[in-house]
Amino acid sequence: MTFDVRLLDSTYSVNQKDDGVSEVIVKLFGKTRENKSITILCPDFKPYFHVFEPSPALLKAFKDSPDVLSVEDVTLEYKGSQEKFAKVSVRAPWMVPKFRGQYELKHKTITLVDPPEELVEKLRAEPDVLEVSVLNGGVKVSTEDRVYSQKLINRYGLIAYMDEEDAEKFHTKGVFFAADIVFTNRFIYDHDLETCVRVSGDLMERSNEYTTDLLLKASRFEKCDIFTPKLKILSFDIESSIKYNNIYCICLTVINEEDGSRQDRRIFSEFGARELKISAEEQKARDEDERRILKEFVREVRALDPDVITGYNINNFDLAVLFERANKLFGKGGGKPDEEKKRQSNDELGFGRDTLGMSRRENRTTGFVTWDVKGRLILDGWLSVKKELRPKREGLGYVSTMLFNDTKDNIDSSHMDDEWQARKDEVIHYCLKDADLALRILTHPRIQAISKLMDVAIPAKLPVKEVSGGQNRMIESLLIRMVDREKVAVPMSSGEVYDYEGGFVYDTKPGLWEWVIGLDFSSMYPSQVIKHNICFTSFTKNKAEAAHTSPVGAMFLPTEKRHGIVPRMVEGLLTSRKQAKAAMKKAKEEGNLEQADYYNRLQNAIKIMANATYGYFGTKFCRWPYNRYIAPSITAWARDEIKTVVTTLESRGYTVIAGDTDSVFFTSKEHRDLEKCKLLGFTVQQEFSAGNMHLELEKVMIRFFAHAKKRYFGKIIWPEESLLVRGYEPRRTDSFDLQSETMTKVFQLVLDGKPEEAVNYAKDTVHDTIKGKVDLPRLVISKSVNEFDSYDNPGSLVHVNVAKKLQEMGYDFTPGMKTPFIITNGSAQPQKAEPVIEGVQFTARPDYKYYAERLAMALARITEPFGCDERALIQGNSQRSLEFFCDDKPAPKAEAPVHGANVKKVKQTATLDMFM
DNA sequence: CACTGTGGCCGTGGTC
DNA sequence: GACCACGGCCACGTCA
Repeated sequence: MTFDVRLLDSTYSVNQKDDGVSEVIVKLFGKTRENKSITILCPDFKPYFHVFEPSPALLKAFKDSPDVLSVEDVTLEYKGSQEKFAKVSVRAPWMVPKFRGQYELKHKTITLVDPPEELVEKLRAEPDVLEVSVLNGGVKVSTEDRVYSQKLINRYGLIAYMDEEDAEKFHTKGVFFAADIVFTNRFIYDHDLETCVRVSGDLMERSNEYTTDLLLKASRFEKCDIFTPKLKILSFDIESSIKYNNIYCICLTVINEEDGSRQDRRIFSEFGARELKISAEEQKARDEDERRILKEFVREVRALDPDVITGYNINNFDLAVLFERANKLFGKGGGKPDEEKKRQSNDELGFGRDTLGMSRRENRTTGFVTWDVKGRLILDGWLSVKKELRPKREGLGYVSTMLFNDTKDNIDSSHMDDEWQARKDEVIHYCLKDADLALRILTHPRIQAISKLMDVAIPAKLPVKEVSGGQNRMIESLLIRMVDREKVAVPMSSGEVYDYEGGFVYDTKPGLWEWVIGLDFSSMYPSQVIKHNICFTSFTKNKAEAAHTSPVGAMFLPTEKRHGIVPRMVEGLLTSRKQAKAAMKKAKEEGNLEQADYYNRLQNAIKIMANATYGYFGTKFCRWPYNRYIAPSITAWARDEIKTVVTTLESRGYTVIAGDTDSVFFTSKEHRDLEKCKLLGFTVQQEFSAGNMHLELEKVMIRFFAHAKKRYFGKIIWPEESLLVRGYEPRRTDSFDLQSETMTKVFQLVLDGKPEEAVNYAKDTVHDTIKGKVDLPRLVISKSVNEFDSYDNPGSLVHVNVAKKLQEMGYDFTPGMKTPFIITNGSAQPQKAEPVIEGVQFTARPDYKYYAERLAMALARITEPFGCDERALIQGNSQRSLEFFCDDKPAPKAEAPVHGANVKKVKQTATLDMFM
């Protein structure tokens, strides 16, 4: 049988065969073109890794181990040279980290005791040796990395000259390569599988082990074209007692995209609210009932067999509740009950597509928790809506109202025990409603969390679950395939951290400007990679060979000599993006909007990958040991590129107003209408576009205002009329609506050439605020609150105090979620505020003086050039300058003498007390 | 085992 | 009042 499959997830198992030999089986989960769920079993693939020039002792250790299947000699390129490696294949994936722990060479500096003088001379002559230092009898040899240390040890038998302790560090040790690639990914790379694949094999009898419609034993993989199957999405919500932790009910709702059908399940306790003192007998009966609830949940999910599991804030709440209750009521299953283990699982929660339980993983540094069941994607509606829409508030009720004008039922979640006792049916309805809202959020046209993951999986060539785990996996998926094919070694990350310089930001010329031309380089960083052949395979230390020397001193070979893998990969991405864009255009012309939308999302996904390539080379996770040269060279060349444009324009008498990383905004005295600006813009575009660098005229603005770097707004009149705002409060999620709305209005008035009206509007709004003439919702401020103990001084932060208060009131606190509040005393230290809770009347009095001052402070940054500073906004008197627009220099300030360029602005604080 | 980057503004609390 | 550090969020073409 042959099926076209869209891959969703992968895992493996190690089975004992009848003859006692263990068998490794890779399992792929996916959805067929006919929308059937499928499990694909792939036997006969073995884990392996590479070791650089292993010593005879290490080779013997490998060959003698019963866990090693084979050791082969291979030649791979490393830092531009062909080197000898051993390819070691082992019986099971978990043995790879075991061997690493036992045999990995961790040190690179070699200390020799009384080596012969001639040996020292030979070492000094070695090109790979960085330094040889002699200190009281000992000789210290340092090299660039462990590979070169190993080489010296092998060549000169250096272990014989080490003391016992050092010999221990280097004897029977080796430098491991590619020993950290997840086994199932290794399978995918080696078979060059993509996110869609045609698989042939024997269809097997469905077993209880797997929940999918189909079970196939694979024998062959082939390429197939991309398709997007319809998925089954399950959303769930749990209501539980905050006091006693027991579960009252779990509600599920499932939608099958194939036919739009909908199924609901309500699983709930037979008991009423728990009370503080209960008999041992009742406790026992309640526990048994709750075990039933958990089992029923697992059974329902297995039977419904969804591809995606979602809910609102399930990562922090619902899945954690399931896990804790299962651990308590069934005991821990699956492996060691070790609290310290990074990955824990509970076998009773076997609602994945195989029989393994749900597992928990916690990021050590961020504390971020993720959950996993095999074969199904777990997506959190909260995280999706946060990422896609950046709403000012993040509660389920607020988001639902915003997206579909529907909201939560009215149940007081801070008193769930009372609610369960008083109105069980309403609680169950509320629970199901929440599950439904979460499902609608995930699939909302503005969010489309699943579609987006499916889209990025296409250029990344990975199962959908893989791409939700971070962008480095997508980069490595492409890179490792190319590197393997070309027999280049795949090192492991050193984890080294370092700082380097980023983009160039032009010191903005503040004020109001007319006829501003904006240009930017398309794909600046990827283009620099291509332009200068930046890659770990083309890096050189040989000046004579180098064709490109970056401003930070790194050298790269000419493409004729060695066309780097990274530039070829990036070129491939930019080319396929162009193709996707062309396909989008064609589809649009043919009126196929759905297909046009698909290609649009695809080209966007490719763009993200192209940009992420640069980011990958800037992290400590980057495998290739040139990360100290690659990312800094990319940004340095980019700085040069944009600075050249800026200085050239300035040398011609144009006024550059702003610029950031790859963009430049400038104006010219002689170009004061659209046609002239376009002509000039296109001339500049032409002049600075060469080779693969493309400077593009992006916009012409009739008016443009800025007061600082990354703070500007403008009225675009070409190519289409629109309002541009960057950095200011209307863009920020931690500003209050009154502030955002007032500023937007002021922006518009300024851009329409009506600064007097803008100033008057600003003043009126400030005055209304002082008098309290403003709706409460427009004063709500919302800020993210992290884990309390992550703060230096949590008690001094008003938003942290509000979150603590909410937690004390009995509401669930989620680290990272925004907490809404209204300031009731802005002059107290720390400030005082009251939380804003969905469905609860806000009764406290806002500190109107505080809001008026904050408003005036923000507005003054705009109105100041028009003769109205913060004090004037509040007091009502102002003088206006007659000349609003900047020409070559910023508009003179009307009130104060013109500040020199280096004179700091004097902050003026107005007193509001006279108005109170 | 996790896992993209740097530059920058500004409100706030704290110190001198 | 000046100055600093912290914290949150934003700009980088809609992700640089």
